[in-house]
Amino acid sequence: MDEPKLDRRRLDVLRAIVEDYVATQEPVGSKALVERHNLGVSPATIRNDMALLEEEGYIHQPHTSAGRVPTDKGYRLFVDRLTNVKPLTQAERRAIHSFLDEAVDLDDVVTRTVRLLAQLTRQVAVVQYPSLTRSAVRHVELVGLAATRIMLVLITDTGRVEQRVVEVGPIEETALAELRARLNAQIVGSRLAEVPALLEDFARRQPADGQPANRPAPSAVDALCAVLLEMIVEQREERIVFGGTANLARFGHDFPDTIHPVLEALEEQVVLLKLLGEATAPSLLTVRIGRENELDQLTSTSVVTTGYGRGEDTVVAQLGVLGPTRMDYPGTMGAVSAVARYVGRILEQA
Amino acid sequence: MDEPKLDRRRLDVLRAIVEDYVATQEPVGSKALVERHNLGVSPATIRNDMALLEEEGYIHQPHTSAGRVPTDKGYRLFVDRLTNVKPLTQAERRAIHSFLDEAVDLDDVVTRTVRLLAQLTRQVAVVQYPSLTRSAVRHVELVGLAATRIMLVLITDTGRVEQRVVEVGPIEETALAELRARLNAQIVGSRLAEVPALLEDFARRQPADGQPANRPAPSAVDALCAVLLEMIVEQREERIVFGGTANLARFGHDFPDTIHPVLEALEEQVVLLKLLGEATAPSLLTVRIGRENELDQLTSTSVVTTGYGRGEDTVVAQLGVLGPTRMDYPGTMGAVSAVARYVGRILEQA
DNA sequence: GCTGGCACTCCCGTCGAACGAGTGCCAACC
DNA sequence: GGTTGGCACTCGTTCGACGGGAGTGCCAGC
Repeated sequence: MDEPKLDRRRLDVLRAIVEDYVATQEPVGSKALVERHNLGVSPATIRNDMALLEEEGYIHQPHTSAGRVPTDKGYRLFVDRLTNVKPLTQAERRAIHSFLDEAVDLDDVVTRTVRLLAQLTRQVAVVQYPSLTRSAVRHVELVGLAATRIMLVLITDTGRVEQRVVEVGPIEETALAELRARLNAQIVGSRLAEVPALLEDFARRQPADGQPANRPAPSAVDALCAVLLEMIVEQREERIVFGGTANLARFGHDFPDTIHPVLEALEEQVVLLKLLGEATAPSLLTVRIGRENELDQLTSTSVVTTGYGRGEDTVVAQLGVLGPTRMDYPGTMGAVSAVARYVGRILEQA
Repeated sequence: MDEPKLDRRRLDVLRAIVEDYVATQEPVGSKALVERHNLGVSPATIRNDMALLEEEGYIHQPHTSAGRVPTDKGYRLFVDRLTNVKPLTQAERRAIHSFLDEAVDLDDVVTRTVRLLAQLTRQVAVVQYPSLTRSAVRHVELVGLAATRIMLVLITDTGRVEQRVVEVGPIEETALAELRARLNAQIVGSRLAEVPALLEDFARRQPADGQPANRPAPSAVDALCAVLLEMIVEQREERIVFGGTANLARFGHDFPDTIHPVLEALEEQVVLLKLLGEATAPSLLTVRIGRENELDQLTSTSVVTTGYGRGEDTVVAQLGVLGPTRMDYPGTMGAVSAVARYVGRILEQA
């Protein structure tokens, strides 16, 4: 499991290299290392260690006679074994609380979370809306807009609201009320994933009993169910928003080549989805470093994500940040995880 | 009114300079001009004209022995007098229609519009959500979530849906229905700007008549009205979304200095609001060039905006694009105006 | 196994020369 | 008077040479 060749001091050297490189953005040499960290040995010794670290693929030399730069593998080891998530300062904590507490609805929570994350980490923030499929139905509302048109509003327990206008045959207000009541009785409280089955059931049982005056036409019910289904299925493609792109411009002057593809990638929902990846509990951070990302456009960036949800256990969506591989991992990880936890608590209250 | 010193040929020269510079992004010299446009005179003549144009402030020479570059004033003249909005190609038109026709709800319309504009103009697109204040109430829905909690949903005729959860005293389902009906009767169809007055009226008339069993408590009504008011007032700060930032990266390699402030500006709602400025009819384009923008961060960009709304006359919001001053004005203006018109038509149908 | 010394590599900034695009001006031309 | 060709001039850009400096690898000694 362990690479036996890396004894304690060598790991310290790697950690020091990562820290210095992240701080200065410049290749770090042996002399600078011993000056800034008290490693208790001479530069020459460090050089030997560095040669070994390079041989093992943890660091890399842009050219002879330059300092060393961590490789993706080096960052990986750093993240896995050489550091811990850095807890936020009291001030940062307070900032999160006061900023998110002011949110008035789900949209607002998401928007604020993006801004908060971007500001806290000084990187690009990515937040997924609570997934429709993973949440449950809180209420379905039918609103008669005109004689033959009704608006269908779906409200989930995460506060998400989706609406759609449906053209149906003529329908009485009383029939509408009756339908609303029955529909809600059938599906409220269910997870969205279960709704399709329930709806089918609902539509099937429909024409069975007779009391025609007070009842909507079967065709209308069918139309409604169809649209409701469509909403759930179509919206399964989740909405994701991002912000803080200005922070991209702070990174290296190795510019257009690296920033352009990233911006392009961010604008594609599909890419964002892949970026956030599979669900993980709020306490579990996923860190994907450089080429660990499947997307070519993002091979020089790292992505730190985690799940969030109502409380600690039910995960409804993901959030995280994206930055250059040379990012402050401990700080970023601390911020992401703290924000995720607090957003979860906010959702719980709502 | 006219600058008499600028005869026909000089204007042609200016137009040619703008066109070439936009195409090549490089200062354009006299020789290149006569080669690419058949002006019928020699380079020497053009040089004289250019000297004059420079004297008048329409063009500018980065340094002796470089070609000329249009100034903001030059672009202004170009936009005002030397060009017409370029109509879209048939293919572009079709693209707009098919892309926007697929939108399922307001969110979708806006998102799609942003992407469409960004793609069409290859610049940054900015779209404002239909303003709440300028639209009218289509329906208010009250949904009982629990014994003491109701969800208030406001639906406007532009398809916008806002919802908020309100904590009220215990309230019966029948009382809720009664309140819903009365509230809708009072405010449906009114413009949002008028709603505050109507609500005050509504709340005042409230306790007057008695039929207590079936009626919600006055305190509950007050709470509801307060929240409704808040929604309207708070949401008066309009939502604006943008996209296509990747296109920023295509512009000059005079980079970080120019792209960073722009990205920063875009992330501030306040700035975006200023950017879109006051309402204009869909047929009227606003073009703000370089320093004509009030914002320091945007003095090297141009902004092309227009209003859009249900049909041609009622403007509900603005949309437009932002790019470098060296943009293809005729093409951009054509795209912006075509998209605005079509979005208006979509809203009309919805 | 650590250390100091030393030769070596290679990046980077500076300098100067050659180059070339583009100009402004002027005298000549129509 | 407007237009033109010619010409000297300016100035940014490119290229190669050069020196300084940071950093390394290696080796001999402790």
